[in-house]
Amino acid sequence: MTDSSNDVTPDRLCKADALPPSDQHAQQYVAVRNAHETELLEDYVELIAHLLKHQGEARSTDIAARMGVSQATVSKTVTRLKALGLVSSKPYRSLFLTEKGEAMAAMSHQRHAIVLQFLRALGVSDRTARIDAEGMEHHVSQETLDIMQRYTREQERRSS
Amino acid sequence: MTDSSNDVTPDRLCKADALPPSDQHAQQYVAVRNAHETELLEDYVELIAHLLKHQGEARSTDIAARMGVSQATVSKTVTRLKALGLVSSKPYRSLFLTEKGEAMAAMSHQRHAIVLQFLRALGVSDRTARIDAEGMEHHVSQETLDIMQRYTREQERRSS
DNA sequence: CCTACAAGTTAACCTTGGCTAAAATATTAG
DNA sequence: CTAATATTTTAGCCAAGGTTAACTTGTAGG
Ligand SMILES: [Mn+2]
Ligand SMILES: [Mn+2]
Ligand SMILES: [Mn+2]
Ligand SMILES: [Mn+2]
Repeated sequence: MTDSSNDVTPDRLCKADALPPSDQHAQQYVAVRNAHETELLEDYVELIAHLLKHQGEARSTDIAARMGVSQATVSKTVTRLKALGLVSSKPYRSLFLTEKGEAMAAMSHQRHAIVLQFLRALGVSDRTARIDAEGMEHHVSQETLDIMQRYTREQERRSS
Repeated sequence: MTDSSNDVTPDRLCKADALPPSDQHAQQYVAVRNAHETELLEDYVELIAHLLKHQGEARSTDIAARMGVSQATVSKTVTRLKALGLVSSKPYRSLFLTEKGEAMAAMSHQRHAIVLQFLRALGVSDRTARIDAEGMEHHVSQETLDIMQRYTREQERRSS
């Protein structure tokens, strides 16, 4: 027997804490695990694109310094990027992006920029915004990106 | 020998696109890698706390279903949680949180809730907000959390 | 009390993404 | 041109997190 007449408050208290149904909940974690799979690849191609554009070439040693990892780690990851058709290079030479790599870099960079600018527009300090954006960017859906972009533009309009 | 920190490029053109100095940039990635180390642990203890509170007990099989992984995976991760002093249990029995586990669960849950409510306040749909929050939560600094919370409260005040 | 079935564990395997140390290659100085 | 130095690659190691298959343990029905 369910008494629906006096569970108004309990329902509201519970509602906020309730988890979605099991299968929907599981899909949340699946989405996160999927994001983790491409996260590092995105950061690499984004960085390589930046180095190509601003330094003229993308060297492993620069990537290692920027990413805060050893050169051996870069070498191994680059092997994977090449296997995935995102990067091309000759042994012991600097790196280039394939068409596919450039496309991923462009997407990643744009998304990264939207998140970073949104955080700054919200009032987060530059340093913190950069740190948070570096991680958050890989978990922001298109729907949320659109809303962030609208907010940022609105904010910029107001302060001009 | 290439100077990685060369600033030959004109300031005006570069400014919006410029990366932070190499060591600061590296620290961004270090922060993300650190977050990744605790991410799964946080999700587990948060889920266990929820099950204990709302179901009375936390069974491996429920966790597996909610997380979308196999029971074997849960078993192995729980072994790690126990080794870290976050969870306690007897073989073949259901799970409990240690003091330390409860503390982590409380922090994680609060942070998760702040991010989720913020996304909803921004106008993101419930379904998307839940997915994004599941990943974003682990990469949001205290500074940003505070700002998100303020924004959400302001939004709630307006629409009441 | 036994027996089926549900739940939990273990073993063997895989990929990712880190590391250090050593080897190979490229570049630069003399 | 050669020797020193810088860069890149390779080999061998490790932990995290996932899988399937097989085994162990717990529990509920007849
Ligand atoms: Mn990025
Ligand atoms: Mn990133
Ligand atoms: Mn969470
Ligand atoms: Mn999460």
